[in-house]
Amino acid sequence: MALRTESESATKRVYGWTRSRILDGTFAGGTLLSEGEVAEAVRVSRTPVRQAFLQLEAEHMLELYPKRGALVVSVSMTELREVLIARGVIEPWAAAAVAQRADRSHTVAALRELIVQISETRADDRAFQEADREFHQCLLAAAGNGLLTAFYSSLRDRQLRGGSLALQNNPGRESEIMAQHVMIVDAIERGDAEAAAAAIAAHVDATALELGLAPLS
Amino acid sequence: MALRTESESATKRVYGWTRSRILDGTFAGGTLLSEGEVAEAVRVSRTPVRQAFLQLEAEHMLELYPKRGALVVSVSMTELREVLIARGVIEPWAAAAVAQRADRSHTVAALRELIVQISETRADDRAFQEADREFHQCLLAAAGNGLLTAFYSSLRDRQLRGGSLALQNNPGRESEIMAQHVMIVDAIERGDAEAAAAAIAAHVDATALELGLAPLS
DNA sequence: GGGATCCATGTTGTATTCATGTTGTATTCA
DNA sequence: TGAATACAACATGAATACAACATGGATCCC
Repeated sequence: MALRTESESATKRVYGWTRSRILDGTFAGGTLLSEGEVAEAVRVSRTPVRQAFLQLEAEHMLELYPKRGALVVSVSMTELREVLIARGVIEPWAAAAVAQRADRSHTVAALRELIVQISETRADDRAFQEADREFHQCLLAAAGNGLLTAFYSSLRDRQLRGGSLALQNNPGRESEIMAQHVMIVDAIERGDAEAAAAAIAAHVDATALELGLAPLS
Repeated sequence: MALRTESESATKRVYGWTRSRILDGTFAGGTLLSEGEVAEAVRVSRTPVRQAFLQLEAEHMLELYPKRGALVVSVSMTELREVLIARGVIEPWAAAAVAQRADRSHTVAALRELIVQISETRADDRAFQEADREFHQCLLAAAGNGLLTAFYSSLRDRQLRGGSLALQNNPGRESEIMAQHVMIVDAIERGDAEAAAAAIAAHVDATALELGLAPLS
């Protein structure tokens, strides 16, 4: 097997392959995967597959049962609620932090650009969610705390997995989101930390409502 | 669902062995480990070692350099500051959340018990930090969000690694911490969410100061 | 003497092999 | 007919083998 795969390691390839399939729902929660099965699909031996599985277990996407297989963990409504609560804790802080930065103009410009991009994806639900996530991720990154940014990213991963079940098609929702995003950015731009925090908290609350969750607090 | 096997797998053994040595400073930041080296020390083959290393990389305790080795990541002062900032975001929320729970009396009792336990470890710095951590972890757990609780635990891991360098011996510090803990629990007990949040925020600020960090906000 | 080169050594990345445990099924016996 | 058991198929866990690559130092050439 002297095929020259100079791009990525087999482990990373399997990791990405499996992870994307879990995130996009191809491997739904409750699916039982086996190493050999995935190894054959990706055309590698079981060794890198096992390594990828262990990483995915560390990210709570898989649960490994000895001699049994790897279970794709399903995100319960309870856990989805925890995601939204955690977002409700972190995002208002991030918005307030950015609003108090003297050099926030660049961030504001980037966020406005992302709002435009989001509006261009109205048609595709999937792309819309992706763009929305990028907006929030940009805000977190601007707040300047790598640990919280990384944690936020994992929260959105969970929301992505758990949200697909609960998502109902609400035609007016996109406009509402856009308006809320504008409010958030406006508050940040004028340096009103409290208003920015309140606006994004309301935004998260609305998302929770949209997902069919009970009010967060 | 599935029964846990009594004997630990070699992978978990290596994971725990390496992790504890990173946390207690035996493997200081900047140390370059090799799989074979650890494999020989724990008397297993390289396979479980590699798997353990991958998990530790996912937790940002190691950085794996292809064909080179595994570097024990050192926690910089910048990162230590991020830890304290993140704590300052999460802990006030947790205190406020617990203060608003109707069934908080059990938690209050547990926290008061932990305060007593902390006072009994004044002599041993190491045990003191452990006990302090348990106090805060208990508070987080009582807030009822597993995701934030797990994230908090990872924050304390980082603080443990980064804090040992910066820790200066301040004889009055223990009493100060105790008093702050009491203030937090008192506020929670009487259901004063705002006071509880403020008290724990001040507590975290004081910790940051103690670690030689610039004021958090 | 200085710089480029070659190779010895060490390390990881992956495959393969062996060992062990679990589950479902078929068979046998009461 | 029903239940207990033997067994085959399949899964993971770990060890070993081997290939690819990076590094450091000795060596060679100028």
